[in-house]
Amino acid sequence: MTRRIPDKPALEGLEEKWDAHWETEGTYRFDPSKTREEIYSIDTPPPTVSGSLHMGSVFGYVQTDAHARYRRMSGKEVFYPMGWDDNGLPTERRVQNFYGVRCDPSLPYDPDFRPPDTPADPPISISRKNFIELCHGLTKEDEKVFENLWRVIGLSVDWTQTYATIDTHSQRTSQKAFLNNLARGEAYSQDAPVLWDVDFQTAVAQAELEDRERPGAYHRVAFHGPYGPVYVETTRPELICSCVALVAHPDDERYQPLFGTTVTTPLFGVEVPVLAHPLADPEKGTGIAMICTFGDTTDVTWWRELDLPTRAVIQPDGRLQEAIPEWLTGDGARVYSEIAGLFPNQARRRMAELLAESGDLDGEPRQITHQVKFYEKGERPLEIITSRQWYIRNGGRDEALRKELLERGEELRWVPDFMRIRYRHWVEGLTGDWLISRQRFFGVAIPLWYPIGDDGAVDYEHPIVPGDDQLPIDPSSETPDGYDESQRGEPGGFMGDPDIMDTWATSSLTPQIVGHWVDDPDFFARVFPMDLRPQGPEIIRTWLFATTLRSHFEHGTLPWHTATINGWILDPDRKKMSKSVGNVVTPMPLIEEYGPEAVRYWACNARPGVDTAVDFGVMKIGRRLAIKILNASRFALGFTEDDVPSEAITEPLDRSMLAGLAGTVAAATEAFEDYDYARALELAERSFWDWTDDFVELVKTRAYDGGEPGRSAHAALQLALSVYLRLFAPFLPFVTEEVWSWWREGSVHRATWPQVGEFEGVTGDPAILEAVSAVLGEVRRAKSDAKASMRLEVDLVEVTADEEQVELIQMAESDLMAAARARAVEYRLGEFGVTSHLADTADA
RNA sequence: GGGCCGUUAGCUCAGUCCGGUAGAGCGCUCGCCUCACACGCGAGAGGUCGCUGGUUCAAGUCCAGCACGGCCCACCA
Repeated sequence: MTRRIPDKPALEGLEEKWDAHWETEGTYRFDPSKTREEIYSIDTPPPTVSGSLHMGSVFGYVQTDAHARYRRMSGKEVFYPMGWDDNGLPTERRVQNFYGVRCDPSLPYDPDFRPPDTPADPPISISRKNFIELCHGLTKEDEKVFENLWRVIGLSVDWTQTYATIDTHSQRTSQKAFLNNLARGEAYSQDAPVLWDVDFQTAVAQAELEDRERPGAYHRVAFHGPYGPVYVETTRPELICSCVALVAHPDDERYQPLFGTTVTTPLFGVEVPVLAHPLADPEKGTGIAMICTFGDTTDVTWWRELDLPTRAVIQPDGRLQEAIPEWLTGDGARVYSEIAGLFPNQARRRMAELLAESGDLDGEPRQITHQVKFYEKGERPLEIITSRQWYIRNGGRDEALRKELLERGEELRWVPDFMRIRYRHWVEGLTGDWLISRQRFFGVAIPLWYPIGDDGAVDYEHPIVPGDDQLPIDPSSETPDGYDESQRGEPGGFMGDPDIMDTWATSSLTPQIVGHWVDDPDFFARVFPMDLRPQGPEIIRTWLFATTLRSHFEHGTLPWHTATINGWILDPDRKKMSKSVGNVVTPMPLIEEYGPEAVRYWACNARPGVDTAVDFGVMKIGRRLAIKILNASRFALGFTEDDVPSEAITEPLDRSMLAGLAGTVAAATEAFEDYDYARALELAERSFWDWTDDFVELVKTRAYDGGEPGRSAHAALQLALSVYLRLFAPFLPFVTEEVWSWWREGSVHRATWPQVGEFEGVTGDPAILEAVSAVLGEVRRAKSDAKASMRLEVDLVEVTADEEQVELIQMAESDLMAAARARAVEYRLGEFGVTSHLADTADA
């Protein structure tokens, strides 16, 4: 095709132009008719759309996109869908804050409800259905913002293959997988103590915990024993009313006489046994601890292993129950009335006063800071309450399964490799099964009903299971087969499970969701097990582990062959970015200032898995590279209207350059195969700058002069440019596509990745260019030292070199003389050195 | 308490797998409007490779220990 080269090529506007073009051309459209061997499938992380956009979002996705583009150019049909994680608590919270509303499931649906323009204060209570409608509406808006960012930044996803973790297809997949887990005994429900967030009023899973440092105080409290007071140091005196036993280490000589006896609790006078358990730490506090139901997870362990009674007072809302507990009588009941209905921190202060008054508090409470468990999205410490919840087995209570899952972790290819250790430690440290039920609203419902006996008791052990063709279902509004809606909640009738599933219970199925496991087995077989799971390091314990678990149960395989784990993004001062610190850098302003290619360059410049600071300097370099590509391309393509055949490449210098470039192609390809996009970029970049600085300067005169030697240069420039554009295409998709369009049909992103074979018959000795460049460099130095223009003529260049070097330089002598503006070159044998006799300058 | 990653020029980072004369870019200094590019080109200065030992003819690179930073995990009496 005839070349069309703009006079003043520029980067501005390229992203809009090419995004629109790729969309209409279907450049990244997935062809599902290809076979599994021809397909490269990527299990893209669905971003949390209700979260904010930040540089971390861009960072990992761009790195993955570069790899996807490499695979596509390498001949693979790339399956690269995009999803949105809109399901779950982050969306609920955003909707609550955005509109000023709260969900009250007891309210009826109001079909005419419209949210206020500004957040209502105090919040308006609305029905569950109204609330969910708002969630759907707002996530749609958020998804548009994300899609726009991904398009501007040039992700080569197939926009016809999008999904949302709350959409009907995802719900169906999630419910089907859960029911399969249930049928195989991998999912079960039980009534047991769970970690509970009192603000969100939901159970939370081990993977969602985080420890935070909080101030506390040791209260040294006297229990009354047969041989006098027994002192216990506790940070939670408000739970003395829940005390069921004291416990010390079996080998602790101080407490040996007490084992088997009973003591009475201070103020409440409840008689509790003194027991021995190896988990009790003689070094902590006084070495003897009170067991309450429940103050912490150790209490749960003791309670279970020592078979203790349950005396719980903490309610789901976090307060101590109003009613006097049945095990408290007389004075105990009167004391309890002092703390009934309070929050734990209020009750704690009151108890300290009461204990001090009664003389049971020894000394003043001693202030400490200690680690307290929080829900990672929560604001108040977790409590432990007993409730019925659904679990999926994960090896936390089953050594055989744990071993299988550890083996899956070893089987997986990790990039970088050390990330596998995080998985291993997580699986080794699991202490219980995965709690998947949540007492929330915006999520995938647990697809079960329960029969209610004639006595009104709910039979949780024999859930009513929907048929596959009914999925997805909402058991709170749909009726199971064989029942009538009027029987809901009635004796002899049924009830729907009111809970939803943990968001990870759905997003752990992204391979099954995008692969259409539930509705298109043929499609699924073409993409699964998938090739690549790219993700962040912080969700190895959640998303990566849970996806591995579900695939292990459902398919008996790993869900993917390789997992690439990107690094953390730090702010420009190398601090972790966080909203509370206020140092979050958002991508859009940077993209507008430096251009998308610059931001992509920054992301791809970071090594796989390495924590990386936002660096405007690196972005500037990326922008400079993109501009250089435009200008160098204009030069390389400016000599002829049409392509010059490769046979014209006869000059030794041209063949030398191409030999070096062939080496770069081989090395860059190897780096990409190793998932080291950053190395591939570095190789291409270093080669390209050398090319423009030395080779282009050396052949410039010959290229302008024309003739056979000129045609050799034209053909060599053209071939090299074609290779460079393709080497850079994964990183700088817009500028490479722009230049490609000047002289090539079709998209560079569907062009073939450069092959070493393309250089067959046009390569020479790579040492020629190196030798000539070395001499040219010395002449430039001489001119610089003389503070002269590079245009200054040189009367004579005296080159001292060994015989072999001299021969190499002579192969491109005329190019060297033209580039150096030398009238003559002389050679002598010896240690390499160059003496340049500069022409007299006019004023010197 | 356990673990993982990092510590190389003023800054941001390569180089460590496979030991052999310290690299890039930015910034800085000095030049150059050279017909692809002044959003450019050329040149230069700048580092006892966190610390202490060890192995070796030779250590930024291998081994041991330590310090500092970041992250993950751990039963919060």
